[in-house]
Order: sequence, then C-alpha cells, then structure tokens
Amino acid sequence: MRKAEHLRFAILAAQREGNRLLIQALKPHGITPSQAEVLRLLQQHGTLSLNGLGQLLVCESGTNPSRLVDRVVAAGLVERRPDEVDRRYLQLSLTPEGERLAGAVAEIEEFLYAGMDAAAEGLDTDAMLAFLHRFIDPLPSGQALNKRLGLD
Amino acid sequence: MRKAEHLRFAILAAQREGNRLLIQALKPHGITPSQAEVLRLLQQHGTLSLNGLGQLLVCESGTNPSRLVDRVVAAGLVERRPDEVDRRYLQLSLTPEGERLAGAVAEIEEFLYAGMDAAAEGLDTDAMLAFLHRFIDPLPSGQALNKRLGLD
DNA sequence: GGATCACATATGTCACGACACATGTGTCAC
DNA sequence: GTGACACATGTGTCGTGACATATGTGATCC
Repeated sequence: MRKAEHLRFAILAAQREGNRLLIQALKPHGITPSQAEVLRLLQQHGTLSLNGLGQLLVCESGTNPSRLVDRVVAAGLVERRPDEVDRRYLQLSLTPEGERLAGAVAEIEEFLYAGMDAAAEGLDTDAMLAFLHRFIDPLPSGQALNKRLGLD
Repeated sequence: MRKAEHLRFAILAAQREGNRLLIQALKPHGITPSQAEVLRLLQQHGTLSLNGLGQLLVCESGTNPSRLVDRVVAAGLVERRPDEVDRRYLQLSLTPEGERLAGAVAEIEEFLYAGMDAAAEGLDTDAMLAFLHRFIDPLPSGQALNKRLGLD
C-alpha cells in the first residue's frame, strides 16, 4: 500500500476511534462529542453568537451549528437569546448545569490526552502537526483550528 | 493549547477536509467516499461477503455495511446474491459499471495522495504512522486497516 | 432429530455532517 | 425613506456512523 494511502486510512481510523472513545465516556452525561465541544467553547469564551461558535468549531466545518445548538438548549445546558442591539445575532451562554458539565468534559478530555501522550512517547509530534497544518491550513476546518490556537 | 489537544483537532480537521475534497471529486460520478471505498475493495478482492467487506472497511468500523451496500446495489454498481452453499452469506461483486467507476475512483485517489505527498515533503511520515498505529491498533478500525495492509 | 447455540445479515433510531435554499434583520445607496 | 444588498440564522434532504435488536440460516449437542 502506498504510504500516503496508509496515512489517509490511519488518520481516518484514529478519528473514528477517538470519537468512539469519547462517545462512550460522555454517554453517562447524556451528551455527544460535538455537543461537548460546544460546551467547552462556551466555557472558554463566555458568550458567543451562533456564527462565532461556528467559526471555532472544528466539527461542522463552519456550516450550520443551528441544530447542534438546538439540542444543547433542549437539554438545558445552554441559554439562547437574541441580541438586543442587533437582533440578527444570538447570544449563547452556558447555564449553571452546562457549566458543571463543561467541567466534567474537561476531565474526560484529560484522559484522552494522557492516552495520546503515551502513544506519542518518543516520537516527533511537531512533524505530525506540521504535516497536518500544511494540509488543512487553507481549508475551513484549519481556519477554525488556527482561530482557536490564537486564544486558548 | 495542550499539544495532545492540538493534535486531536488537527487530526479531526484533516479527516473532515480530506473527506470534503473527496466528496467534491466524486460528486460528478454520483457516489460518496464510503461508497468509493466499497468499490475499491471489491475491485481488489473480486468477491466478498458482507461481513468480509465490513472487516476491511475503515469507515463503518466493522459494524453494519448493509445499507451502504444497499445504495451501491441500487446504483447498479454492485451485484448481491446469496451464497449457494451457505445461504447466510452474501456474495458481493462489481458490475461492469462498478468496475469502470472503481477505476475512476483510483485516479481521484491518486490526486489526493499526490497532495498528501507534497504536504509530507521533508517530514518523517513513519513517525506519524507509528503514533497513529499505537493508538488504533487495539481498536476495530485499526484491525481493519492492518488486515488491509496484509493484502493490498 | 429437535432444541440450542453461533453466525450473517437486516432494521429501527438518533445525532452528525454536507449542501442547498429560505427567512428575517440591519445597512447603504440613491 | 425605499430598494437592493449583506449578513445571521433556520430548515429540508440525504448519506453516514453508532448502537441495539430482530430475523434467518447453519452447526452441534443430547
């Protein structure tokens, strides 16, 4: 198998399996990985518009987080109200329950990252990051990621 | 941002964007990336059962390819008939049209791989593969990938 | 040889993810 | 100020992807 092809499927597999691990870990809390990403971003930024959130989400590639937000609102984790000044915008923020869950999500992420650190032991992670960034930087998800790197 | 977290989102972004590129490239042919993976596997293996196919698919993580196969059958690209000896099994194989499309998919993949090769220029891809394999090898998608590495 | 078990496939449900398109709100030109 | 435009958000549709569960077929044990 060609090396690029090997890498392609390894990346696909890693993404799938990482997601499945997160699904399992988050299930007791009743949320999904995408919803967890929303909670964490709101925790870090306080208040965001739907569009502002979309620009930071790596999932959903900047397209429409409307329905994703619908679900966290329905679950009582996020409050959504129109901006008083410009009524086109929404103001999204965590409820106390959402705040609590965001903390739980942070702990779960720590476990994932610890596992990744172990897998990266002795390897040059900077080279991987350089490769991935060369690939994604011109594209929407890469933009979202770089936007987050500026702040977090 | 913690390096493991950075890597996590970079991998997610790369998977998403690679998939979007493939979606665009495959759209004129009326198939999706997952369907293309089915065509390529059948091209390489001739005939597969549903379960055999599932074990090679990195997408779908070995769970149920029934409906994925439904669609390629409906599109006239794959033939599905029960095994005469053991009627629990299906025999899946490409139609002439499916064969033709599998060839087109191979060409499209070449473009993707050429782009990845360019992004990997001067970097140590073996380290990335080592990292990813340490992470995925014990998990279903990793099993599927390793199974493919044995044959392709 | 009939019950039981293992196995392959099918189906139901829910949440994403991508895309196209619709609606609703502010801005700017004139 | 009215009409055209830009922009934020909402909605419809389709194909995954994950999971649980159902059905249908062969093998095995007694």
